[in-house]
Amino acid sequence: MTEDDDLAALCAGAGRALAEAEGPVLAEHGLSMWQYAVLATLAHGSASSQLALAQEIHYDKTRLIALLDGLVAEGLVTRAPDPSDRRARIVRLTPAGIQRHGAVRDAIRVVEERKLAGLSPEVRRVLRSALTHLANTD
Amino acid sequence: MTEDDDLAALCAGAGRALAEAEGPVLAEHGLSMWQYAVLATLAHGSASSQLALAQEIHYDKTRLIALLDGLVAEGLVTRAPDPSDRRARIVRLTPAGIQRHGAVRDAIRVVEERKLAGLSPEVRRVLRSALTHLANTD
DNA sequence: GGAAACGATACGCACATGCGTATGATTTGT
DNA sequence: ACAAATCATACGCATGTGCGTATCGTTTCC
Repeated sequence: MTEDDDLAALCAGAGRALAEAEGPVLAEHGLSMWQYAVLATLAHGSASSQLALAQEIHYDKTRLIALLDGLVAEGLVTRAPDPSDRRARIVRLTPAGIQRHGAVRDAIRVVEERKLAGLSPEVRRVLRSALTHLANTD
Repeated sequence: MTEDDDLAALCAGAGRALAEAEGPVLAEHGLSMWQYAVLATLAHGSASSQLALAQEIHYDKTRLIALLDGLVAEGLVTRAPDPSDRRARIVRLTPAGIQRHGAVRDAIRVVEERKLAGLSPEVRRVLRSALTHLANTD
């Protein structure tokens, strides 16, 4: 796959390589890829309700419940009733969750740095920008 | 996910967006993503044996059999005994397979072109190059 | 020439995934 | 006030996926 495949194949290849590299790091910190996705999304602060959270990380909403249960059991997040809409629960990182996310994020950055070795800062910037464009274009 | 997520998340997002865009095109041509991956790999000529083919597209080798069965039934590929190793079967594109692959590849390029709209040729080149680097760096 | 490795194939298992559906509590529209 | 929509949650199902394992024919190595 060194050649001019379609972009989807290239993205899949790069994504798989990165996921494989990051997998052991996540495992060391006792998190699954999906659990980390939840922590990262919460840390960023964009999603509040569980439905929004599921959509943001593209995870099945019926399975998010068990995923959150696990994170709650580990004391990384809390599920509090939303005062303005008592149907909804607000999911929030606990201090422990913030700390755990920070540690894992840093460890992941080290791995990424290793994978990116040889690419100039300018290339990295273009890469991120182009990927973001692809992900958000209709 | 417009921000500085980890690269894996960015690749996943871009890959998913591309796959979603390409899905309908593949469906129109009566091919699944995996079937297209087989055709593309064979068209490129890199893999010959079924085991190598499975590894190249990262598909389960025990499921590749049924996948190939479908393609053979449609007359797109053939499974011929390898004269130099009678354990192995050489999988080859038929003329119909070559034609079908070409048609789908062209249709996919149109879709990619639409997704890439707004990115300069230079950016596209850097993107492909960087993704290839990521996919092939250990 | 016999043992070990190998390729294709088959089968089963555990698990993940996506989808539909249901229900209870709550909000919203009229 | 009543109907419809919404959110979290639960359950089940069909399918996809990876993994181990077995068999059969064939090749390789000693």
